[in-house]
Amino acid sequence: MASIKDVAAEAGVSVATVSRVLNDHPSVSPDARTRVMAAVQRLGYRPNAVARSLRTDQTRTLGLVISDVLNPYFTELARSVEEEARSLGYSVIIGNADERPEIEDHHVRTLLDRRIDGLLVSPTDGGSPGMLDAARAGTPMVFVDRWIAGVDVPVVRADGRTAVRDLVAHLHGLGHRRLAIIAGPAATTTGSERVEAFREALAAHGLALPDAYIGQGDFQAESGRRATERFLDLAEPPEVVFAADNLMALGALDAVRARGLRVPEDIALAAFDDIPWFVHTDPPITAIAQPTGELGRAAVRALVDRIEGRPPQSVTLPARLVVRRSCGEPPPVRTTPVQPPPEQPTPPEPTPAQQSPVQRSQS
Amino acid sequence: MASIKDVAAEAGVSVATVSRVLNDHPSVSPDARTRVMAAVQRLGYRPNAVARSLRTDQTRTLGLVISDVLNPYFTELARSVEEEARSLGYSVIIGNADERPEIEDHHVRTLLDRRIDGLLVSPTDGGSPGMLDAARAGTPMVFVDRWIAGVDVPVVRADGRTAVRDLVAHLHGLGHRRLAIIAGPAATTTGSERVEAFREALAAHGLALPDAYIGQGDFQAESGRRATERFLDLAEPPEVVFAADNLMALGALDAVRARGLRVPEDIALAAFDDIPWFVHTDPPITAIAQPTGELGRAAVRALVDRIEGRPPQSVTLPARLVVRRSCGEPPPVRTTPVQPPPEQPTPPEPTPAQQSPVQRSQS
DNA sequence: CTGAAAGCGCTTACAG
DNA sequence: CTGAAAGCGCTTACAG
Repeated sequence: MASIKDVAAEAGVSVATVSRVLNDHPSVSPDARTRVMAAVQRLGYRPNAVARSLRTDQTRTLGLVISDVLNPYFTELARSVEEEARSLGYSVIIGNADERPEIEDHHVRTLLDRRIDGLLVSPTDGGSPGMLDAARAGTPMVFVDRWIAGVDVPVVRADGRTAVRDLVAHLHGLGHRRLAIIAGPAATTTGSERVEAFREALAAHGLALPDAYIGQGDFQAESGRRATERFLDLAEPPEVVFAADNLMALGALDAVRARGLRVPEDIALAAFDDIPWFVHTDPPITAIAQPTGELGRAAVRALVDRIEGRPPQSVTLPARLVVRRSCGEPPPVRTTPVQPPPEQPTPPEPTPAQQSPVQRSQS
Repeated sequence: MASIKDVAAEAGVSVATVSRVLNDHPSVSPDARTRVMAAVQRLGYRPNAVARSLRTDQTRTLGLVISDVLNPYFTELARSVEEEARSLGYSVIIGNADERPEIEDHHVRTLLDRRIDGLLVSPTDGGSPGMLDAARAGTPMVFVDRWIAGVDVPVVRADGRTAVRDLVAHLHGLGHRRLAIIAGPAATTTGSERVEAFREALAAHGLALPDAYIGQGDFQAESGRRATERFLDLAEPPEVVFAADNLMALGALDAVRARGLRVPEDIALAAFDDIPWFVHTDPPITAIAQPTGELGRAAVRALVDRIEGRPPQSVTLPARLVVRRSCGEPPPVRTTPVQPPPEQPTPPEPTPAQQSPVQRSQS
């Protein structure tokens, strides 16, 4: 592979001049520039990013450590992160922790060894030692979705409190009184927060959240299945199961189905994190949707601000309830046009008539 | 951040000795080793991978360029690739092309600039110029899932021919005679191959595949929706729609539903690529399942063989049909045990009694 | 505007 | 077994 020396020789200039041309340094004669460009062309030269990084001490690379790539929520997050990073001239290396702190640790260390310019983390259960060390050592870092209390790092996340309140109001309105939740790991903020929001919303309706109605999950499908089985074995099973993420909802659905029960007739189901498939499950699933793409983009902007010396900003965006049929609501009345209506973009701001936070699904 | 010089000073040895200790070079005295390890500990020293890469001309990093991360098939592929790579001591950088050759090109160039040791590619439509150049230039490369004809690169993929034949037999047995397919981009191998396999399988039953029954898709949901609408507008619409990937099946489902039609009563649906959600869609969807994890692992092994100087092997693994209810089959008879049966691992080899290639879904 | 030279943090023949 | 030194491919003050 051609190096900068080869280009210099080919163009009849020094490597310094080649470097200046490549980096758009102003003091280069037009003639030198032309010859260098031509040499670059002829040789198909591409600068060695490894050498450049060693010299400049920056890699223009961001690390993204997420808890589970197989979760569609994180996949979408990863995608928007990469897109925004690319538009700002950064690459991103994704590390998938699979909800396991040791693997999170492995990725954080590897990423740091590669001298990435900054780290975006959605910490697993409690966070791994290496990740905590990095934060303390002052590595440019931003938490997305989940965060660790007491660690001084900007956080970009969705606030589901209002949406959970809307969900509980919806459930209560449908006559449900025994509501259960499948929580994520208590040590993750999204694990505990969603339970707390749920508990508070219940309290507002005079309902309690007994311990037996709190299933302990780990954000994976299998744990949703087990928690649901336990609920169904109760002397007084809940009327509703609210899964704190979409994979545990999948597991819950498996469990309900394995018992030969029906949703929502025998038991209602709702989930945190909306995904395209929820429109087509049997029945369509009521879910709380996060502004995932915007979260990813805001996180990258905060991190790049931090890296480039601007003050980074924590961001909290609202999640919203999307009502479907899995909680017992009759299907929304709809006409069936022969031609589907043209795509209608969501209006940027709700008009007064649309202020209800409860948004009805299009489907 | 501490460098090797700091460690050397702290341990009272030369940087050469530190390097030898770090790389497990045999000729180091026990005493020197001990002092170096202690210094490393005290300083929290981690070798700079960028510097090491520049010096050794290897990054122990693999690039993976996939056509669409949001597609669960590719997400799973990416995950297994990363796992296998990690176990072999490599990191992987994922580039998401979003089915667009320009973006594929961007990622290939960026990855090459970073001097990754090898490239795993699932080429978009026809492949991008940069990717083709890299292949010709002798960059260690392996194609996964899709490949480009005439490019001398090992291919790791699933063969769906048998499964498609099983699918058509299944459909024919259910009485369907007008079968349509939503194809992927003709320039992708998976796009054209699946159509050809389908056509051949139909021919074996004396059925034709008229042009009007070939929808042109791009592996994205929206294209599945449009193709399905076109089918439904036909004077004689098909009885079955077979989508060449899971996202187009989602779109097809959207379209069918928007017309107020039912699956499978009004139209049957099947998909290439099985995903966990297909168990819970309304109705559960009959699909062709690829051995995705094994594909990812085999691809990494082939690439690492190539990188480390061993002869890489192309691998073709069979896909298999998973029958559910979306094509009109009555739900399989099942008892509903109060306790779910214990997890049963799939036997490694089919016994004679199980040789039927058609596998019935567990659900 | 240009080039010679130093140096980023490592590894590795080479000499001892 | 150990260290001094060269060199990987760049960038960038410094001198001219």
